[in-house]
Amino acid sequence: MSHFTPNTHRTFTIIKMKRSLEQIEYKEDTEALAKFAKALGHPTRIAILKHLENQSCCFTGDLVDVLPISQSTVSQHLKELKNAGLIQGELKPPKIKYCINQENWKIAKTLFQQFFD
Amino acid sequence: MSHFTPNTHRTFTIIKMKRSLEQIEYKEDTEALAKFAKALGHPTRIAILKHLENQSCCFTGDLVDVLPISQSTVSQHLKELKNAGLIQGELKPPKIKYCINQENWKIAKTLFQQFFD
DNA sequence: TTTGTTTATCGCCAATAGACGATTAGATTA
DNA sequence: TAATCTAATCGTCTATTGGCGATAAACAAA
Repeated sequence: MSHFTPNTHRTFTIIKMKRSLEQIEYKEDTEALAKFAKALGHPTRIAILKHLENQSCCFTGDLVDVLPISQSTVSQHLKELKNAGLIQGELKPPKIKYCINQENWKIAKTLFQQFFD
Repeated sequence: MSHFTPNTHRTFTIIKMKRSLEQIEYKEDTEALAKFAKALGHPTRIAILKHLENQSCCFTGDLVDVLPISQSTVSQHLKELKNAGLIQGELKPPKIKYCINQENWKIAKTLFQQFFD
């Protein structure tokens, strides 16, 4: 798969984290919540998502302008958010428009709500 | 400070993450949310907090019995949750009773709620 | 075809995270 | 005092994270 094919319609799947030689297993909801939380566990990624919430969508370049880090680092954070299923990319050559993945956003929201009662 | 003095009345403070040689700065709420999320970003820690929510409180040993990992690893995860301000320990010699830190729990809950709209 | 624009990937590095067994250290009890 | 119980810390190891500059790749336009 080319790096220029940003999984526009990728669906969210739970891939258990590697933690030890013998896999340690937890309930699916626990894994899912931890995965979302991990993706949110960096200020840059929070900032990206807040920006996407405001603008509804934006290009990578916009984020690079706003954030105090390099283009390659922004790209890495976008990749992590994409892998976690929280955002999705839409090809608008030569740019890529990133948006919140509403479907998974709802799932994450629900998981956090349930978790905090 | 002894390892047996588990910061029973420790209050939650934001300590910015080290990320680069030149510090990268974000808004305080962004940092705080990322810090909470990072603490939640591991299934073991989610499991611990869920257990504490059910039992309201419990001893380290109870968690060691329930979780598929060693005592030392459990202790490390407890330390991280304590540093993030999500739990607190109460001395019940020779045991330590851990509970949710309700004050900071509310703060975290609010931050996540606001974040998800 | 070549050039320009945009963004992902690569390679590198330092720091952090996560696991474990072994040890240490409070506190209680014998 | 000595033995016991509990839980934190230490030391070690491997894997992951997060940063950067440089490069490569996709596409548009000249």
